[in-house]
Amino acid sequence: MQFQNNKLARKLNNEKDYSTEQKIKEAARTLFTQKGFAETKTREIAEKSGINLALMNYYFRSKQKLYDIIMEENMASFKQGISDLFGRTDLDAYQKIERLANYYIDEFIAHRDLPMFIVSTIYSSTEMDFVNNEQDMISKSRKVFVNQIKDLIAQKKIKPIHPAHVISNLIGLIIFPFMIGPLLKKRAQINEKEFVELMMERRQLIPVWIKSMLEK
Amino acid sequence: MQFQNNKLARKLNNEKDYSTEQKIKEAARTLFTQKGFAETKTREIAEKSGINLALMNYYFRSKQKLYDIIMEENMASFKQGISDLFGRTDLDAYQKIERLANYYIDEFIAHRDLPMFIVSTIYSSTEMDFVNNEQDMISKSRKVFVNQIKDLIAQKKIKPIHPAHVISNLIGLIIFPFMIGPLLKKRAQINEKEFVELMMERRQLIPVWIKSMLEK
DNA sequence: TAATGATTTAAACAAATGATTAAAAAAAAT
DNA sequence: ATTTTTTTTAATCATTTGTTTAAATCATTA
Repeated sequence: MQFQNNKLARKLNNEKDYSTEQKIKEAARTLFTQKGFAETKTREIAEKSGINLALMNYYFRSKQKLYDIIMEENMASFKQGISDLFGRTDLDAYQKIERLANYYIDEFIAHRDLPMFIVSTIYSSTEMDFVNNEQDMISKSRKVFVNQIKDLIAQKKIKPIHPAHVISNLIGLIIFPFMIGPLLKKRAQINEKEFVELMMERRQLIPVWIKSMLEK
Repeated sequence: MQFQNNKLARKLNNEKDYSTEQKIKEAARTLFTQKGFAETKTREIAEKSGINLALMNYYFRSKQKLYDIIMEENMASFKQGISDLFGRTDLDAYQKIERLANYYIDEFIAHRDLPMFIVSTIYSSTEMDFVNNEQDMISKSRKVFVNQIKDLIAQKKIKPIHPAHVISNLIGLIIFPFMIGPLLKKRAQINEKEFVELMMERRQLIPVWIKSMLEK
């Protein structure tokens, strides 16, 4: 890839690199997350990013490679967030829940189609990287959190409950409203501004809800 | 469609009508719900239902029409369920929550890919029939339920809360675990049997959780 | 300025895919 | 038994779509 020299040069010269490469990726990210892999056509990506069809392949070799890169980036930030937080030992379970709600609700307000993308990726992952890998970071940090829950149960501070319920409920309460956003807007007559306000409200509410679910 | 006479005859003769038409629809339903419209190929449907490619078009005119029919059926049962229940005036809000959890968890255990299908349909619906239609059944019955919530708030029996939260939480708690089923199974080392047990547990738990979220 | 390398384009190719056709086989009706 | 209708098939068509090629333009450097 000879062009990298040039790219590197630009980077070093600190030019704002809103390059063609970036434009393609941005357009592709939007389309892929909105419509999935198969439904997104290469010509669509080209049109949306205002470039020629062949350029996409010049930069990314193929549609599949482009998709992989984007998905990898999307997932990386998502995974990192959870992993970093859940793995910490200086925070108790409630503090983690609180931070998780805050972090991801902000994240999802900013990137509105991430939720659907993440969930459908998880859903359709059979042998996928995201779910595999026994000894990866996220598995380890997950265990730290689960043990904190188990401890609370052992200390009779909360009701006995399968940790899978806690995690399902927590992630579900955070992510699900974004997935039925269109429905809320039409059905419940909520406009964009109100929707964001409701989501901001949830940053506070979710920890409280989880708490009242867990405690006796 | 001349074959309808024949079909009708069979129906009247009470023959079990596991016809080609049905086989195509079943195969298509599975594929469409699992992989979406674009990713499902007509030849795949044909192969899975053990019929010739041309038959699909003979019965359903086009892939799109077949998809529409299946989606319509999927949605109809989903909508009907909510509509019937929420609209009732002889049940209070809590009773409705209880029945909703029971009804749909059973439904989703039986049809495992319905949740993802429903949610992605809602998500990608802009001008869609599902969300449109001001004076339809589901809108009316939704209002009955929302008013019951508002009444409880007015009577100070529950904390003030936006009804959209209640509905998001309720539907989310029911439907979301099915969407991250694959994740739970791999991550939390839960096998199929345990997964179903957990979901059955939720039939009881969700109403309790909602209650403890709402009450002061 | 000339030359070299990077970027972009228009055009074309090949495979995949949705749909159709014409004819054969099976079933039903006469 | 014969005819008609329904069902099924193999082959083919036409379009879409991912990818490649070869050439043109632009930028950088010697």
